[in-house]
Amino acid sequence: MPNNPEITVGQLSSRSGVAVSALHFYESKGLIRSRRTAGNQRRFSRDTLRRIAFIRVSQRVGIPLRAIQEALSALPDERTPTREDWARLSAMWQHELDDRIRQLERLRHGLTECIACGCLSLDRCALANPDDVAAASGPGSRLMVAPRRECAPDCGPE
Amino acid sequence: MPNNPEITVGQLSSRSGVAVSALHFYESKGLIRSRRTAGNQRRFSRDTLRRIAFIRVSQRVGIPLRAIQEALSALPDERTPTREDWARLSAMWQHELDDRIRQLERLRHGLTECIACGCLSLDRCALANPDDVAAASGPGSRLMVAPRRECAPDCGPE
DNA sequence: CCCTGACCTCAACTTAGATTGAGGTTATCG
DNA sequence: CGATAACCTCAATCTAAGTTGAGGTCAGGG
Repeated sequence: MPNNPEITVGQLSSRSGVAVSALHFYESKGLIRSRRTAGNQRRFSRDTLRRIAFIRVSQRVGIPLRAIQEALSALPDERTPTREDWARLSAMWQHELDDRIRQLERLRHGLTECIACGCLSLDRCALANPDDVAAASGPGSRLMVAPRRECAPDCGPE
Repeated sequence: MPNNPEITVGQLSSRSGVAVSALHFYESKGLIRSRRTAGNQRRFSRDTLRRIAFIRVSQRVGIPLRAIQEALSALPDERTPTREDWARLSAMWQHELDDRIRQLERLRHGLTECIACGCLSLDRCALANPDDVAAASGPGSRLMVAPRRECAPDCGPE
Protein backbone atom coordinates (compact mmCIF):
# COMPACT_ATOMS: atom_id res chain seq x y z
CA MET A 1 0.00 0.00 0.00
CA PRO A 2 2.81 2.48 0.53
CA ASN A 3 3.76 1.45 -2.99
CA ASN A 4 1.43 3.72 -4.90
CA PRO A 5 2.50 7.07 -3.59
CA GLU A 6 -0.11 9.19 -5.33
CA ILE A 7 -3.88 9.40 -5.12
CA THR A 8 -6.58 10.99 -7.27
CA VAL A 9 -8.87 13.76 -6.14
CA GLY A 10 -11.74 11.32 -5.85
CA GLN A 11 -9.77 9.04 -3.57
CA LEU A 12 -8.67 12.00 -1.52
CA SER A 13 -12.27 13.05 -1.26
CA SER A 14 -13.64 9.71 -0.13
CA ARG A 15 -10.80 9.14 2.30
CA SER A 16 -11.06 12.54 3.86
CA GLY A 17 -14.80 13.04 3.66
CA VAL A 18 -14.23 16.40 2.02
CA ALA A 19 -16.11 17.09 -1.23
CA VAL A 20 -14.12 17.20 -4.45
CA SER A 21 -15.29 20.76 -5.01
CA ALA A 22 -13.91 21.72 -1.63
CA LEU A 23 -10.57 20.10 -2.46
CA HIS A 24 -10.40 22.12 -5.65
CA PHE A 25 -11.23 25.14 -3.60
CA TYR A 26 -8.50 24.38 -1.06
CA GLU A 27 -6.01 23.95 -3.82
CA SER A 28 -7.00 27.26 -5.35
CA LYS A 29 -6.33 28.84 -1.97
CA GLY A 30 -2.96 27.20 -1.64
CA LEU A 31 -3.84 24.90 1.24
CA ILE A 32 -2.95 21.77 -0.68
CA ARG A 33 -0.92 21.13 -3.80
CA SER A 34 -1.02 18.60 -6.62
CA ARG A 35 0.96 17.38 -9.54
CA ARG A 36 -0.79 17.03 -12.91
CA THR A 37 -0.75 13.93 -15.07
CA ALA A 38 -0.23 14.05 -18.84
CA GLY A 39 -4.02 14.23 -19.12
CA ASN A 40 -4.20 17.22 -16.75
CA GLN A 41 -5.60 15.30 -13.82
CA ARG A 42 -4.55 16.00 -10.27
CA ARG A 43 -2.39 13.61 -8.32
CA PHE A 44 -1.88 14.16 -4.62
CA SER A 45 0.84 12.81 -2.44
CA ARG A 46 -0.28 10.79 0.55
CA ASP A 47 0.59 13.33 3.16
CA THR A 48 -2.11 15.54 1.70
CA LEU A 49 -4.45 13.46 3.85
CA ARG A 50 -2.68 14.73 6.90
CA ARG A 51 -2.86 18.25 5.61
CA ILE A 52 -6.58 17.89 5.29
CA ALA A 53 -6.85 16.50 8.78
CA PHE A 54 -5.01 19.56 9.97
CA ILE A 55 -7.31 21.83 8.00
CA ARG A 56 -10.41 20.21 9.46
CA VAL A 57 -9.15 20.36 13.00
CA SER A 58 -8.18 23.96 12.55
CA GLN A 59 -11.58 24.85 11.23
CA ARG A 60 -13.13 23.25 14.27
CA VAL A 61 -11.05 25.50 16.44
CA GLY A 62 -12.53 28.36 14.46
CA ILE A 63 -9.48 29.39 12.48
CA PRO A 64 -10.25 30.93 9.07
CA LEU A 65 -8.82 29.18 6.02
CA ARG A 66 -6.64 32.15 5.34
CA ALA A 67 -4.78 31.67 8.61
CA ILE A 68 -4.63 27.92 8.15
CA GLN A 69 -2.96 28.50 4.83
CA GLU A 70 -0.38 30.70 6.46
CA ALA A 71 0.29 28.10 9.11
CA LEU A 72 0.64 25.37 6.52
CA SER A 73 3.08 27.47 4.57
CA ALA A 74 5.44 26.95 7.50
CA LEU A 75 5.76 23.30 6.53
CA PRO A 76 8.90 22.21 4.68
CA ASP A 77 8.42 22.66 0.99
CA GLU A 78 9.85 19.55 -0.61
CA ARG A 79 10.55 17.13 2.19
CA THR A 80 7.60 15.20 3.58
CA PRO A 81 6.67 16.81 6.90
CA THR A 82 7.74 14.91 9.97
CA ARG A 83 5.76 14.18 13.07
CA GLU A 84 7.53 17.09 14.73
CA ASP A 85 6.49 19.44 11.96
CA TRP A 86 2.86 18.56 12.55
CA ALA A 87 3.17 18.73 16.31
CA ARG A 88 4.65 22.21 16.07
CA LEU A 89 1.75 23.34 13.91
CA SER A 90 -0.88 21.82 16.16
CA ALA A 91 0.64 23.48 19.17
CA MET A 92 -0.06 26.86 17.60
CA TRP A 93 -3.79 26.28 17.74
CA GLN A 94 -3.65 25.22 21.34
CA HIS A 95 -3.10 28.81 22.37
CA GLU A 96 -5.97 29.96 20.22
CA LEU A 97 -8.14 27.29 21.72
CA ASP A 98 -7.20 28.26 25.26
CA ASP A 99 -8.04 31.84 24.48
CA ARG A 100 -11.39 30.96 23.06
CA ILE A 101 -12.28 28.77 25.99
CA ARG A 102 -11.29 31.50 28.39
CA GLN A 103 -13.41 34.01 26.54
CA LEU A 104 -16.45 31.81 26.57
CA GLU A 105 -16.01 31.12 30.25
CA ARG A 106 -15.82 34.81 30.98
CA LEU A 107 -18.94 35.24 28.94
CA ARG A 108 -20.69 32.46 30.78
CA HIS A 109 -19.72 33.92 34.12
CA GLY A 110 -20.98 37.31 33.06
CA LEU A 111 -24.18 35.85 31.74
CA THR A 112 -24.85 34.18 35.08
CA GLU A 113 -24.47 37.46 36.88
CA CYS A 114 -26.56 39.27 34.37
CA ILE A 115 -29.29 36.68 34.64
CA ALA A 116 -29.27 37.22 38.35
CA CYS A 117 -29.75 40.95 37.95
CA GLY A 118 -31.65 40.78 34.67
CA CYS A 119 -29.67 43.74 33.45
CA LEU A 120 -28.01 43.48 30.08
CA SER A 121 -27.34 47.17 30.23
CA LEU A 122 -25.10 48.34 27.46
CA ASP A 123 -23.26 50.77 29.73
CA ARG A 124 -22.62 48.60 32.71
CA CYS A 125 -22.58 45.03 31.62
CA ALA A 126 -19.27 43.51 30.62
CA LEU A 127 -21.17 41.39 28.17
CA ALA A 128 -21.98 44.25 25.93
CA ASN A 129 -18.97 46.16 24.54
CA PRO A 130 -16.84 43.06 24.29
CA ASP A 131 -13.75 44.20 22.39
CA ASP A 132 -12.61 40.64 22.22
CA VAL A 133 -14.97 39.32 19.61
CA ALA A 134 -12.40 39.42 16.88
CA ALA A 135 -9.93 36.99 18.38
CA ALA A 136 -8.37 34.90 15.64
CA SER A 137 -10.08 36.88 12.93
CA GLY A 138 -7.30 38.88 11.35
CA PRO A 139 -3.82 40.09 12.05
CA GLY A 140 -4.32 42.87 14.59
CA SER A 141 -6.73 41.04 16.83
CA ARG A 142 -7.60 42.80 20.04
CA LEU A 143 -7.91 40.57 23.03
CA MET A 144 -8.80 42.86 25.90
CA VAL A 145 -11.98 42.75 27.85
CA ALA A 146 -13.15 45.97 29.36
CA PRO A 147 -12.81 45.93 33.15
CA ARG A 148 -16.11 44.86 34.66
CA ARG A 149 -18.27 47.34 36.40
CA GLU A 150 -20.91 46.37 38.89
CA CYS A 151 -24.45 45.94 37.83
CA ALA A 152 -26.07 49.09 39.15
CA PRO A 153 -29.49 49.21 40.77
CA ASP A 154 -30.99 51.07 37.85
CA CYS A 155 -29.77 48.72 35.18
CA GLY A 156 -32.97 46.77 35.08
CA PRO A 157 -35.90 47.84 32.92
CA GLU A 158 -37.31 51.24 33.87
CA MET B 1 -33.44 62.18 30.81
CA PRO B 2 -35.99 59.42 31.23
CA ASN B 3 -38.33 62.13 29.99
CA ASN B 4 -37.63 61.78 26.31
CA PRO B 5 -38.69 58.22 25.77
CA GLU B 6 -37.58 57.90 22.16
CA ILE B 7 -34.23 58.04 20.45
CA THR B 8 -33.08 58.41 16.87
CA VAL B 9 -31.17 55.82 14.93
CA GLY B 10 -28.00 57.88 15.24
CA GLN B 11 -28.31 58.02 19.00
CA LEU B 12 -29.01 54.33 19.12
CA SER B 13 -25.93 53.77 17.03
CA SER B 14 -23.57 55.84 19.12
CA ARG B 15 -24.92 54.47 22.38
CA SER B 16 -24.72 50.88 21.28
CA GLY B 17 -21.62 51.05 19.14
CA VAL B 18 -23.50 49.36 16.33
CA ALA B 19 -23.39 51.04 12.91
CA VAL B 20 -26.53 52.70 11.62
CA SER B 21 -26.48 50.42 8.62
CA ALA B 22 -26.44 47.44 10.92
CA LEU B 23 -29.39 48.80 12.85
CA HIS B 24 -31.33 49.17 9.63
CA PHE B 25 -30.33 45.64 8.83
CA TYR B 26 -31.49 44.37 12.21
CA GLU B 27 -34.79 46.13 11.77
CA SER B 28 -35.23 44.57 8.35
CA LYS B 29 -34.71 41.19 9.97
CA GLY B 30 -37.23 41.90 12.69
CA LEU B 31 -34.75 42.03 15.56
CA ILE B 32 -35.70 45.56 16.54
CA ARG B 33 -38.69 47.73 15.76
CA SER B 34 -39.28 51.43 15.34
CA ARG B 35 -42.02 53.96 15.04
CA ARG B 36 -41.83 56.49 12.20
CA THR B 37 -42.16 60.24 12.60
CA ALA B 38 -44.23 62.39 10.27
CA GLY B 39 -41.06 62.85 8.22
CA ASN B 40 -40.49 59.08 7.96
CA GLN B 41 -37.62 58.94 10.40
CA ARG B 42 -37.18 56.09 12.82
CA ARG B 43 -37.76 56.52 16.54
CA PHE B 44 -36.76 53.77 18.90
CA SER B 45 -37.95 53.17 22.40
CA ARG B 46 -35.27 53.06 25.05
CA ASP B 47 -35.46 49.37 25.68
CA THR B 48 -34.16 48.84 22.19
CA LEU B 49 -30.76 49.42 23.76
CA ARG B 50 -31.29 46.36 25.87
CA ARG B 51 -32.40 44.42 22.84
CA ILE B 52 -29.18 45.33 21.14
CA ALA B 53 -27.19 44.30 24.17
CA PHE B 54 -28.92 40.96 23.98
CA ILE B 55 -28.20 40.68 20.28
CA ARG B 56 -24.52 41.39 20.77
CA VAL B 57 -24.14 38.98 23.62
CA SER B 58 -25.92 36.32 21.63
CA GLN B 59 -23.68 36.85 18.67
CA ARG B 60 -20.68 36.42 20.90
CA VAL B 61 -22.02 33.09 21.98
CA GLY B 62 -22.18 32.25 18.31
CA ILE B 63 -25.94 32.28 17.82
CA PRO B 64 -27.04 33.22 14.30
CA LEU B 65 -29.23 36.30 13.93
CA ARG B 66 -32.08 34.16 12.77
CA ALA B 67 -32.20 32.32 16.08
CA ILE B 68 -31.75 35.53 18.04
CA GLN B 69 -34.75 36.92 16.25
CA GLU B 70 -36.79 33.90 17.24
CA ALA B 71 -35.72 34.24 20.84
CA LEU B 72 -36.56 37.93 20.87
CA SER B 73 -39.98 37.22 19.46
CA ALA B 74 -40.72 35.57 22.79
CA LEU B 75 -40.65 39.00 24.42
CA PRO B 76 -43.99 40.62 25.23
CA ASP B 77 -45.22 42.58 22.31
CA GLU B 78 -46.53 45.82 23.69
CA ARG B 79 -45.44 45.94 27.30
CA THR B 80 -41.86 46.92 28.04
CA PRO B 81 -40.00 43.71 28.88
CA THR B 82 -39.27 43.19 32.55
CA ARG B 83 -36.07 42.08 34.14
CA GLU B 84 -37.53 38.58 34.34
CA ASP B 85 -38.25 38.57 30.63
CA TRP B 86 -34.62 39.28 29.91
CA ALA B 87 -33.34 36.82 32.46
CA ARG B 88 -35.44 34.08 30.91
CA LEU B 89 -34.00 34.85 27.50
CA SER B 90 -30.43 34.97 28.72
CA ALA B 91 -30.81 31.64 30.45
CA MET B 92 -31.53 30.04 27.09
CA TRP B 93 -28.06 30.85 25.85
CA GLN B 94 -26.40 29.50 28.92
CA HIS B 95 -27.02 25.96 27.75
CA GLU B 96 -25.63 26.77 24.32
CA LEU B 97 -22.62 28.31 25.94
CA ASP B 98 -22.02 25.30 28.16
CA ASP B 99 -22.18 23.04 25.15
CA ARG B 100 -19.70 25.08 23.22
CA ILE B 101 -17.28 25.22 26.08
CA ARG B 102 -17.51 21.49 26.52
CA GLN B 103 -16.86 20.93 22.84
CA LEU B 104 -13.84 23.15 22.79
CA GLU B 105 -12.46 21.45 25.85
CA ARG B 106 -12.83 18.07 24.24
CA LEU B 107 -11.07 19.42 21.23
CA ARG B 108 -8.29 20.83 23.33
CA HIS B 109 -7.83 17.56 25.11
CA GLY B 110 -7.67 15.72 21.82
CA LEU B 111 -5.25 18.21 20.42
CA THR B 112 -2.94 17.72 23.36
CA GLU B 113 -2.85 13.99 22.79
CA CYS B 114 -2.35 14.42 19.10
CA ILE B 115 0.50 16.82 19.67
CA ALA B 116 2.12 14.21 21.84
CA CYS B 117 1.91 11.62 19.11
CA GLY B 118 2.17 14.01 16.18
CA CYS B 119 -0.45 12.02 14.38
CA LEU B 120 -3.39 13.89 12.96
CA SER B 121 -4.35 10.79 11.09
CA LEU B 122 -7.74 11.03 9.47
CA ASP B 123 -8.60 7.46 10.34
CA ARG B 124 -7.55 7.30 13.92
CA CYS B 125 -7.67 10.75 15.39
CA ALA B 126 -10.88 11.84 17.10
CA LEU B 127 -10.12 15.33 15.96
CA ALA B 128 -10.78 14.59 12.36
CA ASN B 129 -14.31 13.34 11.58
CA PRO B 130 -15.91 15.55 14.18
CA ASP B 131 -19.69 15.25 13.66
CA ASP B 132 -20.26 17.91 16.23
CA VAL B 133 -19.22 20.96 14.29
CA ALA B 134 -22.74 22.08 13.65
CA ALA B 135 -23.82 22.56 17.23
CA ALA B 136 -26.11 25.57 17.50
CA SER B 137 -26.28 25.95 13.74
CA GLY B 138 -29.73 24.78 12.83
CA PRO B 139 -32.58 22.79 14.27
CA GLY B 140 -31.40 19.18 14.02
CA SER B 141 -27.95 19.73 15.38
CA ARG B 142 -25.95 16.59 16.04
CA LEU B 143 -23.90 16.63 19.17
CA MET B 144 -22.10 13.32 19.21
CA VAL B 145 -18.41 12.84 19.12
CA ALA B 146 -17.13 9.63 17.65
CA PRO B 147 -15.67 7.37 20.33
CA ARG B 148 -11.95 7.94 20.53
CA ARG B 149 -9.56 5.36 19.24
CA GLU B 150 -5.97 5.18 20.31
CA CYS B 151 -3.27 6.79 18.30
CA ALA B 152 -1.64 3.83 16.59
CA PRO B 153 2.13 3.48 16.14
CA ASP B 154 1.89 3.96 12.40
CA CYS B 155 -0.12 7.10 12.51
CA GLY B 156 2.87 9.37 12.25
CA PRO B 157 4.32 10.39 8.91
CA GLU B 158 5.52 7.45 6.83
C1' DC C 1 -14.32 0.69 -30.10
C1' DC C 2 -17.28 2.80 -27.34
C1' DC C 3 -19.58 3.62 -23.06
C1' DT C 4 -19.39 5.28 -18.56
C1' DG C 5 -17.67 7.31 -14.70
C1' DA C 6 -14.26 10.18 -13.08
C1' DC C 7 -12.01 14.12 -14.19
C1' DC C 8 -11.20 19.12 -16.07
C1' DT C 9 -12.29 24.58 -16.11
C1' DC C 10 -14.85 28.48 -15.30
C1' DA C 11 -18.63 31.18 -13.99
C1' DA C 12 -22.55 31.79 -11.29
C1' DC C 13 -25.00 31.07 -7.17
C1' DT C 14 -25.57 30.41 -1.91
C1' DT C 15 -25.90 32.13 3.19
C1' DA C 16 -24.74 35.28 6.88
C1' DG C 17 -23.98 39.58 8.21
C1' DA C 18 -23.34 43.33 7.09
C1' DT C 19 -21.14 47.95 4.39
C1' DT C 20 -21.14 51.35 0.62
C1' DG C 21 -23.03 54.39 -2.61
C1' DA C 22 -26.44 56.92 -5.28
C1' DG C 23 -29.98 59.92 -5.16
C1' DG C 24 -33.22 62.31 -2.43
C1' DT C 25 -35.59 64.28 2.15
C1' DT C 26 -35.84 66.22 6.93
C1' DA C 27 -34.42 68.66 10.98
C1' DT C 28 -31.85 71.99 13.29
C1' DC C 29 -28.71 75.83 14.14
C1' DG C 30 -27.55 80.57 13.38
C1' DC D 1 -34.00 81.55 5.21
C1' DG D 2 -30.10 78.83 4.21
C1' DA D 3 -26.54 75.64 5.25
C1' DT D 4 -25.43 71.39 6.96
C1' DA D 5 -25.93 67.22 9.46
C1' DA D 6 -28.69 63.50 9.93
C1' DC D 7 -31.95 60.86 7.93
C1' DC D 8 -34.48 57.96 4.10
C1' DT D 9 -34.66 53.84 0.37
C1' DC D 10 -32.81 50.63 -2.55
C1' DA D 11 -29.46 48.22 -5.02
C1' DA D 12 -24.88 46.72 -5.29
C1' DT D 13 -20.84 45.02 -3.17
C1' DC D 14 -18.06 42.38 0.24
C1' DT D 15 -15.97 38.10 2.79
C1' DA D 16 -15.99 33.27 3.90
C1' DA D 17 -16.37 28.87 2.49
C1' DG D 18 -18.00 26.52 -0.44
C1' DT D 19 -21.71 24.21 -4.05
C1' DT D 20 -23.85 23.77 -8.61
C1' DG D 21 -23.97 23.57 -13.40
C1' DA D 22 -22.52 23.84 -18.21
C1' DG D 23 -19.66 22.19 -21.48
C1' DG D 24 -15.86 19.33 -22.49
C1' DT D 25 -11.92 15.61 -21.70
C1' DC D 26 -9.76 11.23 -20.01
C1' DA D 27 -9.25 6.36 -18.61
C1' DG D 28 -10.54 1.66 -18.16
C1' DG D 29 -13.65 -2.38 -18.88
C1' DG D 30 -16.46 -5.31 -21.89
